[in-house]
Order: sequence, then C-alpha cells, then structure tokens
Amino acid sequence: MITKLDSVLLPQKKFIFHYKNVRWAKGRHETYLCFVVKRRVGPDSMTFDFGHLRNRTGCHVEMLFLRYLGALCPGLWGNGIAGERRLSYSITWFCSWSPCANCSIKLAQFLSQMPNLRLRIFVSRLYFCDMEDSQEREGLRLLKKAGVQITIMSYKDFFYCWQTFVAKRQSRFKVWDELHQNSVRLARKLHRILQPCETEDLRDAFKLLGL
DNA sequence: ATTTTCAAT
Repeated sequence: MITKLDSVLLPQKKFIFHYKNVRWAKGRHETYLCFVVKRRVGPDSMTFDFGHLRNRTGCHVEMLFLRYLGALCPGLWGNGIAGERRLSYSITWFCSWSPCANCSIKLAQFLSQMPNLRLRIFVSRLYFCDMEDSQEREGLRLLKKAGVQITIMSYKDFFYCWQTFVAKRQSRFKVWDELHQNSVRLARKLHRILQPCETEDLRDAFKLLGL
C-alpha cells in the first residue's frame, strides 16, 4: 500500500535537487510540475486533486499538463449534458523552472478561452530570464496579462510542497543554504520583469505576435 | 570572480 502511495509522490532527493533555487542550477535538465486542482462544485463544497508531472522529451511539462487537463477537470469545457453550466476550477502549480516563451504564449492563449479557470504559478527558478530582452521575460508578462498570478517560491511554498508532494515519511523539510536569499533575489528580479506590464492588453499582445 | 537553463551525446 505504501509503495503504491509513494509512486505518486516525489522522492526526497529528486525534489531537493530539482526545486533547489540555487543561482547556477547546473544539471537541471528536467522540469517538475507539482499541481493542486480545486473544483468548485457548489457554494461551499469543493473537490481536490493533486500530483506531479515531469517533462517528456519534446514536450515541456506545461504542455503535458494541458494534455491532462481534460481528465483533471471534467466539465471545464462545458461539454457535459446540454445546458449544464461550466464548472469553475482553480489550479495552483509549483514548477522547478519558470515557463519558456513558447509555453507562456500557449498558456496565455488557452487561458484567454477559459474564463472559468484560474491559474496560479509558483516557480523555484527563472528560466532564461537574464537578458533584458529575452523572449522568456516577454512570455511571463504575457501570462500576467492573461490573469495568471506568477510568484517566486519562498520557504513556505517549498515547505508546502514537501508536505504535499514528497514521499517524506518522517523526515522534516531541511532548508538549504541561501534558500531565503535566493528566493528574495529572484522575487525582486521577477518583480522588475513584470513591472512594465500595465499598458497594453492581452488582445494587443496577441496581435503583436500575429495570433 | 565565476558558474546554468524542459540536453545531447
């Protein structure tokens, strides 16, 4: 029974290695996405689903998540019985890397057609965001315009993930060197990236991209 | 001071 349960949970070492918010994340050639899906079924009732995904070759983990979305969120598209109203979902995910430019565009496009879906993204590290004019930076701004809340993971988020997604047995979450400093530094960086974001709206942004 | 990145071998 325990082994079966463990298979849906992340091994400790894997979680630590991939979610560590170190400055130079050498060898993190994989991306993990831990998710919580909440479905509002009535005024005060909810269902809850959680799990994690890893990218496959040729498929970034965000796109993989979209593939599973239909199974995770029945009724999201309102294609149930006729007249049935669309259900509302709220998704929070915790990703070891922030999305690449292409995934951000695809996500923003998708979400613009899904008003009944709220997405919050927490990321441990920023993916290719060093250059001032990087496409990844632009992508993050696009996501923000699409209503996605993007946040750098802090101690409480790592702790929550450890409690929720990791096969932790009895062991407590151990803070690594500079977790806090790195999180603060990345949060400042993300803040600067998202700053010049207020002016144009999503439709203009899509037009600019020829979509 | 400098280092990396949903690989490519």
